[in-house]
Amino acid sequence: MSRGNTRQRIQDVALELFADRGYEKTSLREIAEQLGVTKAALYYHFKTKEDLVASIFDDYAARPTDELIDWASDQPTSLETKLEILRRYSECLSGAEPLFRFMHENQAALRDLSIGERMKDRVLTLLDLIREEDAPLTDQVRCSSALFTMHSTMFTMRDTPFANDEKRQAALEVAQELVAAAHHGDPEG
Amino acid sequence: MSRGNTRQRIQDVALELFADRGYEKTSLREIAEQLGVTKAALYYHFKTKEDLVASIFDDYAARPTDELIDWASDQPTSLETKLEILRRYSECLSGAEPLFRFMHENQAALRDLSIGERMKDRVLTLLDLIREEDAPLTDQVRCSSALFTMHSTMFTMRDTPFANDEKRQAALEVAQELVAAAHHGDPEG
DNA sequence: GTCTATAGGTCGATAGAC
DNA sequence: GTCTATCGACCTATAGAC
Repeated sequence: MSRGNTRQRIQDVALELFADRGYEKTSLREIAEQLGVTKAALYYHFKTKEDLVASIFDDYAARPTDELIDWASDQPTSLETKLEILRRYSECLSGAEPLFRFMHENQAALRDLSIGERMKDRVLTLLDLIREEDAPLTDQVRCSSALFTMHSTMFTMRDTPFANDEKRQAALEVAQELVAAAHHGDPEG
Repeated sequence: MSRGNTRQRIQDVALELFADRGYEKTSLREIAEQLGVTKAALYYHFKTKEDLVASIFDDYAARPTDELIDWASDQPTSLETKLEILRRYSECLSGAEPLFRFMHENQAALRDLSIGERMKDRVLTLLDLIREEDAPLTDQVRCSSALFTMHSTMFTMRDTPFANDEKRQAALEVAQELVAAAHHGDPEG
C-alpha cells in the first residue's frame, strides 16, 4: 500500500478530484479519504493545498510546455515552425488532458494562485511565437483562436461519436489552418 | 438609498464581485457589506446564493439568448442565416460581457448548479443551428471553434491596444469565416 | 425590508504521539 | 510517514425582533 510513491499517488487522486469537482469544492479531507489516509498525511508531502496543485502543474504541464518553448525559441519564425509548434503543443495537451481541462474550467479559482499566472505566461509566450507582432487585429484573433480551439475541443463535444485522437487531430488541423491564414494574410487566397 | 431597485442593485454588486473574485470565493457577507446591508437582507430578495446567481443569468444571458434561438428556429438553414446568428450572438455577448466572462471562468463552480446545465443547453442549441449534422469532424470543430472564439476573445487579449468593439468585430469576422468554411466544405476552395 | 444573533457545518492548517 | 485531536476562521442559512 504505502511505498515510496505516495507523493505521486496523492497528486493523481488530487488531480482526478480537482478536475471532476473543481478546485475549491475539493477538500483535502476528500483527497485523503480517497487515499485511505488522513489530511495530516498530506501535509507531510505538501506544505499547503496550493503547493499540491502547483506540483501537479509543474510535473504535467509546465515541464512539457517549457521544453516546447525552448525548442521553438531556436527555430526560424517560418510558417512551418509555427505549424510544428501547434503540432507539438497538441501533444502536450493530449499528454495531460485532465490537467488542462481542470485549468481551463477553474480559471477563476486559480487566478490568485501562482499557477494561474504561470500558465498564462506560457500561453502568451506561445502566442507570441505563432503570431506576427504588427499583424492586423483579425490575424491576431486567428492565432489566439487557434490555441483556444485546441484547448477547448478536448472538453467540448464530449458526447460526440468521435474518438479523442480524432478530435485532437481535427482541432490541430483547424488551428493550423487559422495560423496559416494569419501568416500570409487572407485565407480565401 | 433603499428604494424598489434593491433587487437589481444586489444583482449588480454580486455580478461584479463574482466576476472579479470568482463564485465560490465571493461570500454573501461581502456582497452585503459592499451594499451597506446585512446578509439577512439578501435572503429577503433571494432564497439562496444559487438563486441569486441564477437570477443574474436569467436576466442578462438566458433571455437574450433565447430570443436569438427563437428567431433562428424560424429561419431557413442557409449560410446567411448562420452568419446572422453569429452576428446577433456577438451582440448578446457584448451586452453582458462580465456575465459571460464570469461563466467562462467559473465553469467548474457552476457545473453542479442549474445555470451550468442551462447555459450549456443554449450553446449546444446554437451549435446545432450553425453546423451540419453529418458534416465531417473538421467542420464540426470549425463551428464550435467559431462560438468559442467569440466567447474567448473578449477575455483574452485584454492588454492589447485595441478597443473592445474592435476586438468583438474581429472575433465575429473570424467566427463567420470558420462557419463559412464549414458550410461549403473546404476553405481552401 | 432590514436588522441582530446564531445554528450548524466545513475548511485549511498545526501540534504532538507513535 | 501516518496518526488523533483540535484550533480558529469562515461559510450558508434561519429565527425572530423591529
